[in-house]
This record gives sequence, C-alpha cells and structure tokens, in this order.
Amino acid sequence: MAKVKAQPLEDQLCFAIYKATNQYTKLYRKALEPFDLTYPQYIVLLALWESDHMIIKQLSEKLSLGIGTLNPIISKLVEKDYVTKTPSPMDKRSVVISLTPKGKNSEKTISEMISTKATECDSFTVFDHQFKLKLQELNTLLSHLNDLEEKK
Amino acid sequence: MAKVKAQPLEDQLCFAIYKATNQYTKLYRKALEPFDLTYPQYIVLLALWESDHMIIKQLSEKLSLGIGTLNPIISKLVEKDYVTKTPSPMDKRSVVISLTPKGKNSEKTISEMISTKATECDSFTVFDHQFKLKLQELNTLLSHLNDLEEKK
DNA sequence: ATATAATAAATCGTATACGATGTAAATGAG
DNA sequence: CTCATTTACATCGTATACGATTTATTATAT
Repeated sequence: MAKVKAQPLEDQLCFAIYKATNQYTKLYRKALEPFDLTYPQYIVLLALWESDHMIIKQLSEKLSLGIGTLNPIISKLVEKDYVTKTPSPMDKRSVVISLTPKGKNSEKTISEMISTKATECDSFTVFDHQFKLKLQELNTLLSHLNDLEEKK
Repeated sequence: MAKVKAQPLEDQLCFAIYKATNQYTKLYRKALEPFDLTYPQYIVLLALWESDHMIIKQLSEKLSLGIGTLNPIISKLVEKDYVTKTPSPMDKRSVVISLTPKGKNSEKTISEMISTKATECDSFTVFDHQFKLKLQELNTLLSHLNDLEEKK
C-alpha cells in the first residue's frame, strides 16, 4: 500500500490564499502608513464608508470578524479620531460606531491614493470578474463549512 | 467634481482574500485540533514533508514568512516534538529544521484526515486549475509589488 | 590579515485573530 | 410578573505576523 503523501504546498489553494493575504497586508501597510492606519483598520473604515452608524454586531457580520478581533481595532480607530462609539438608544446592549469628520473626509484622500497604487501596475486588470466570482464562491463555501462545524 | 468614493467592500479582491484566509484558518483550527496543531504550524510541516532538513532561511522563503513570524511557530513545533533544531555544521549561523519520527509519521494521518474533510463537500472540485493559476498570478504580482516597495 | 559589510537567527514591540468566559440588557415561557 | 435564556459587548489567553534591533558568523575589500 502506497504511503499517503501530502499535497505539495504550491498546489494547495489554502496556502495560495494564506500567502496572498500576507502579501496584501504588507503592501497595504506601506500604503496606509501616511494615514496611521493598519489594513484591518482600513477594512473597518471601508465598511463604515459604505454604511455609517452600524452597531458592532453588524460590523462583525459584514466583516466576518469576531468581537474579540473587532474591539481592539475599533478602540484604535477611536484613539486616532476616525470613529466614535455611542451606546444605542433603542438597545442599551448595542454600541453604534460612527465616522468622525476626519473619518468621513479621509475617504476621498485614501481612496485616491489606493487607486493610484493599484493602477501603478496594469496587471491588476488581469484579475477579472470571473476570478472574483470564484473567490466569492469559495468564501460562500467556506462559510457553509464553518457553519456546519459550529453545529457539531 | 464628483466626490471620490471607495470601492464597495464586497467588490474588493483584497477583502475577499482576507476573508477567505480567516475562514480557512477557522476551518483548519477544528480539523487540526486532534493533532494539537495550528494552521501555520501545519503549513510548516507541509513544507518539511516536501523537503526535510531546510534551514530557517529556506523555510522563510518557501513560506514567504519573516523570521519573526517563523521562530515562535518552530519553537512550538519543537515543544510538541514534531521537529528539531540543529545548528548547521557548514554555516554556524544557520539552523537546520528536521522532522522527528512523530513529525514524519503524522504526514499520513493528517493528510488522510484533511482529504476526508475536503471531499466532505464536492464543491471543492469547482475550484479548478484556472482559478489556482490566477491566484498564483496574483501572488507573483503581489510579490513584485512588495519587492518594488522594498527598494523605495 | 584586518576592518567592513552582509547574512542568519533571535528578540522585542505593536497589532491582529480566535475561542472562552464574564456581564448587563433584552426576550420569552410559565 | 418572574426566572431562564438569549443577545451584544467586553475581556483574557494563546498564537500569529511584521518591522526593527541585536548578536554571532561568514564574506569581502584593501
């Protein structure tokens, strides 16, 4: 009977994704440095630019991040005057996260900078719609698998 | 002049990748629990199953991980008796990482478990060769971009 | 041969990321 | 209404992940 071998690292989807995230984080670290933002902090701002005044629970779902992860990121954003935390009037358990003027104004500057960076390399256009769709399929699948695990 | 808006979160490649990694980590956490391994620890083992006795520098390059990241992971693997650290005879600066018998034997068991998990959901087969190629292209591109940043 | 530079690890500080646990407020069953 | 359950958030412990600095060793230039 043949010995069971692991798949080579380079062939594994999970490794390719793992590597891509680390590279993205590295790349964004430099790009976001002038704004004193980390990549996850920027992700939270992206979510808020899309819809301001979400409660932490909503942010958590939109970003697929647990509260244990989100809380320190939000605290940093409060420190840096990008967002504020306000207790919700309707439900005293909830906390509403809102953009400060600085947080709102930064959308333009940061987005411009990011799009400049992106077009520095035309190759980005290589990553077409199909690829993104596949990635979304992958994420849906991973969510389902994680949900299944939850229920065990 | 129109106000510059950020791209919606869901449309951003970087976010899809970021999310996928988190989901993978979560999924593998459960799968690897019986072996007392984390996902990054498993990644290091994958690399060593492919070629044993690498020095830390080689591992670092193969995994695109810095030494600051790799060192605590390797230390954990040593603690758990999966690998050993030996100073290289040729170059006293280098440290060779080798699989212990436990590390070698675990390849079969872990790989079998992983492939069982993978086939739990046929949808994985949806992620074809083309998708992986694209992802590799993306990683190559990200590497180049990071290299360019280095040189600034 | 020696001073200098480059390299491989180790260590430290900051920031995620997740599960587990704790707490207060809201919900629901009787 | 009251008590058990659920929910939203906070906190803690463990494990990455990266850049910066330090240390020991090797390579190199003169």
